[in-house]
Amino acid sequence: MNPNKFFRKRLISWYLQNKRDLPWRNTNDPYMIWLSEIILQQTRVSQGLPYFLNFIAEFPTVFDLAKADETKVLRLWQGLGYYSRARNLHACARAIVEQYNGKFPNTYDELLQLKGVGKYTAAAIASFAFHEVVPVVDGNVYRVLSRIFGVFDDIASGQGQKVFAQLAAELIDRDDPHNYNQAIMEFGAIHCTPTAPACDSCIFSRDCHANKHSLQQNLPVKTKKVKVRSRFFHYLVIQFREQILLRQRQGNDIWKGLYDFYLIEENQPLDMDQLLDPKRAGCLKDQDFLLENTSGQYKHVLTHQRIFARFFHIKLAVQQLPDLRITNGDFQLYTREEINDLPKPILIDNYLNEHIF
DNA sequence: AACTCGGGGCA
DNA sequence: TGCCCAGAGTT
Repeated sequence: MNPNKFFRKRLISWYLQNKRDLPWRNTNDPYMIWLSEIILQQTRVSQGLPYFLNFIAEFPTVFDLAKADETKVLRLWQGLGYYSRARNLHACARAIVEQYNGKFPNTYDELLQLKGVGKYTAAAIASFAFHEVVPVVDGNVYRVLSRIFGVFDDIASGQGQKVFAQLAAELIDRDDPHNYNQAIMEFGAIHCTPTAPACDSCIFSRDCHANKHSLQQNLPVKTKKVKVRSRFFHYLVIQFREQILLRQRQGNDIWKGLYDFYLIEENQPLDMDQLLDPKRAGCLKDQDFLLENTSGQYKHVLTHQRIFARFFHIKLAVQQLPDLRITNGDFQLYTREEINDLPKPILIDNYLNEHIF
């Protein structure tokens, strides 16, 4: 048996005996498969699974998802991160309904045209739902292939990605692309894991280049280093009677589409006196207000940012909501019940739960 | 090619 | 802490 055939047969055999029972594996419905793949991008199964179940319960078909408001979709996505996935998911559902009559296209090339569907996801849907022979290449595949076959090309470079794509195309089982693709990802997810691969009980222990040379921790090779920047957020939590001012975030920044409070950002932490400076929220000085509470400093860590946030809970002691000038038309007053239904960054949700509700 | 987009879990 | 997770879109 040639090595490639040995590899794929051994891998599929392992998969059929060890695979987890996951809901998107018990269906051929491209809608369910697509939904699971979008959710699982850069997300562990354990984190994405409850979201998948909630989405399926709320939107059993692509028509239900297409009919929903984007705000509701984002609210259901809250806490999962990378919110453009949710916006693209919703836009894609509407495109499927309007341009494809509610039926997903059934080829890799067509799937690739959909919003939020890149090479990996197109290959996943095409192979899982339609058994097209296209290899998936995700983080698991990079790790498994680099270790077993001793591939030292940088997965962060375009050239390296081509090398892995080529190898994956040679290895895929042309008679069973579905199970092969599932198998190699499952193997990477639960056996050939990043920090502590189970090499002692591995079906490839005798053949694996990394195991033979103790290079598990060096593979895959990835040079790209993330630059983390620090940001200092000062949130004015402005309350008028029983309502609080919020706005929906826009533009090219984190949390687009989600709701937060009036934000003053600077490159250093400020106290309340500095926030009341004319060049910041000086107009508040003209109002009757009570600084109800100043929160401690929250440290919110993202992949590429460290956010240091402090919340200043301000109660307006006036009869009518004044023109604060800091609040343009984007801001509105919301009740506690309304706020509960709005999509919010976890940072905001945590603060609300700890200090307001 | 480089950059940006979340949040959680793990050693 | 640093790294990774069923990646994709933009510049």
